Amino acid sequence: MEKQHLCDCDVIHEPVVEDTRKRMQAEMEYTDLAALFKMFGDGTRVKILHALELNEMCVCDLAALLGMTKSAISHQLKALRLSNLVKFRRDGQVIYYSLADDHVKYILDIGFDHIHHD
Amino acid sequence: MEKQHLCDCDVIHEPVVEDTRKRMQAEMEYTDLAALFKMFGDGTRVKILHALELNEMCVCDLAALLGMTKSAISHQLKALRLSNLVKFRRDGQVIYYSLADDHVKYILDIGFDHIHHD
DNA sequence: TCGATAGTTGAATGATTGCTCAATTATTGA
DNA sequence: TCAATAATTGAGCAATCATTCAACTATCGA
Repeated sequence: MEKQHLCDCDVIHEPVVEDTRKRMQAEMEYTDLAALFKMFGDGTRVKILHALELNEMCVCDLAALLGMTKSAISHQLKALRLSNLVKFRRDGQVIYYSLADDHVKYILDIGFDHIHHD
Repeated sequence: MEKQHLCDCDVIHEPVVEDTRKRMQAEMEYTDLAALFKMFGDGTRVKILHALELNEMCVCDLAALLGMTKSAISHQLKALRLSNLVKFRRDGQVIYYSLADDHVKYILDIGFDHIHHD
């Protein structure tokens, strides 16, 4: 008879599980980590990020580059802004977006490394 | 009157857009990159990956560690397997999972770096 | 050969998410 | 002050996704 409720098993290797539990991070660390990687986990956003690594651009530029509406781009830029992955400066009506810091580039680079080396 | 259809704008900086377009990767690269990061973009999966960085473990161990059902863990392990992020070995009834390679660890590490340095 | 346990699988469901559409804000130039 | 353009916003919708549940396969020991 299975409990099929939360943990439904006899733990097989309790010492290993306990060792792992002690060395793992707090719950919030994984929430934050997942939220970070989630931003890179969408084709549109990852294209925006890579494009902004190459050149500072406005919403119109990105929309033209990716063949999407300004609205769609703007929604994604908002998500990237809230995650502190892009920064922007206003010059008149135009808002120029660029990567928030080099860390974003490092993450993209290590991702490209992985998919090419596999 | 807006067209609001594919690209709905006068491109403001055509030379920049063209330069960016030339230097960007093929569509598939971004699809693959997004698929990779998507695996890290879920709390359960990122916990599994970090746990497996610390110790090789079976489905039961992971279920006990994370307080989830074997089924839920198994579904996520399948996704991680299909993405070549984890490998496994069978010993009798027990299947031991571990990280596929050090690249996975590097990606986790750079992610932790980012959320701590911000 | 059979019972017990580890693990997988597929359908179903509720939650999340990316884009569209229409309306709105912000800024500039006339 | 007003028309035009850049950008943002929120509601709505279709697609994706994480988990549950129940049934199934695989392996071992007796």
